[in-house]
Amino acid sequence: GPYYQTHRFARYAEITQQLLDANKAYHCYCPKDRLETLREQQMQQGIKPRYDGLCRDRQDIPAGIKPVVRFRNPDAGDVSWDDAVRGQINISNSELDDLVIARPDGSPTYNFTVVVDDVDMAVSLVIRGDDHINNTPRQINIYRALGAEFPQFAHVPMILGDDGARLSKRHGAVGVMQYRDDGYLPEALLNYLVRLGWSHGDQEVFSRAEMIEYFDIRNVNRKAAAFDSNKLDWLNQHYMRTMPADEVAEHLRWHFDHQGLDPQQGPTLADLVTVQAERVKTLREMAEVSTVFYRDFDEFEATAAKKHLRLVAAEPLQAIRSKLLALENWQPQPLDEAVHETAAHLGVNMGKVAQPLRVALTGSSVSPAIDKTLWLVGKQRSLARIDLALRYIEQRGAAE
RNA sequence: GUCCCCUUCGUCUAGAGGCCUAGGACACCGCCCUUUCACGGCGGCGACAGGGGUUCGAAUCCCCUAGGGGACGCCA
Repeated sequence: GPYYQTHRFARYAEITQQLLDANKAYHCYCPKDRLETLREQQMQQGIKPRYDGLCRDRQDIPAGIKPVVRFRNPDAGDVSWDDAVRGQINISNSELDDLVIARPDGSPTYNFTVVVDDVDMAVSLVIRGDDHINNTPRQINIYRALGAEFPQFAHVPMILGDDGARLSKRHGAVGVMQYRDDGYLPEALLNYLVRLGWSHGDQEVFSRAEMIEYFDIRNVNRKAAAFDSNKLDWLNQHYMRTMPADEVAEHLRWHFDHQGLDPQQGPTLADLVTVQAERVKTLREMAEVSTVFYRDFDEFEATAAKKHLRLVAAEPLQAIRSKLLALENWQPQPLDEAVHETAAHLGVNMGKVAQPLRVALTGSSVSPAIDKTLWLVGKQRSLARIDLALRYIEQRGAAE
């Protein structure tokens, strides 16, 4: 593979001819407008619209009309199969009609091609959406006409959107790659999807090996399930936190590239992951909130600066600056001690030191724990940014 | 209109006649931890669609009703 149906037209034509020769299919010359009127009449009479078989045993051949080929569906009896998720399903042939298998130009139709393909390729299990349940008896009749065994069928329920509305490839559903773009790990999406309509007791988190070991199509639920992006977020964060950081970092790298961020201009992505994973829901978000570690920011956030970069903050900032300047080992542990010692030395609580420092380092009042923030910003950049903040405080003081 | 299918907390689900005063997870709310934001811990809110049967006993079996979805193409 991949196999293209458009490349197999000769094969479909061959089978169509075979059915024609065996009188299991026939040419139909009914014009479309006749079929439409027929449908309307039947609807009005309160019966299910279906082709009435006018051309079934037609002897005359109308001139100038290119016919379609219809499959001669059995008139009597039931079609039944043991669906792997639905169980026993029976449908009466009286509900079915003679479906078109080839158009006037010879091109085959869906319900016919899938059967030919699956027979040729010895497909043993067909898993598809339950909107195909009604197609199944028609297809089974074709398998039989072809003298082939039909495969096991499994009709899985549709997936609904967050809003409960149907999700499908034809109604604006997102492609899988959208989830990569949005910052979801493959592990999270897979885990989320496997639990939709299926469960293994109370277990929520599954490794791929566990999915393979435990999953059984026969345990899939029959009810359509709504896609819950909150739960996907939760799983995504779970995997960002529990997978090896360098593995997560590789996925994060894609987002850095995508957002035009240079990973070389700051801490290693693995280090970044270890501190940011528990703070964000997606990799995209992680890249977004981490720009401050890779590139300088333009200005302090107004409310944060107003609250924390005041005159009283000058002394703590100067104190922590000299402490940091002398610090050799730029690691979270000693950094944490440095901040604590500074606060203790000044006789103020942690917040008086940490908050101005946080704003100085990131321009914002929200960031990882102060030791981690210092660690990620790095020594040179930290000192420079503290200087910037001190100058800002000075200017502001002068203005007032 | 006709036929087919579905129905447990807001959402994903456990449940295959007594283990159910219906369990778990996400979300939500509260408290604790933390002078940022998160994470974490503890607790709370919250469902068997309705009605009839069957049974000593029903979320589990049967019937009816209601609601929802799908199909009825010379689309896939």
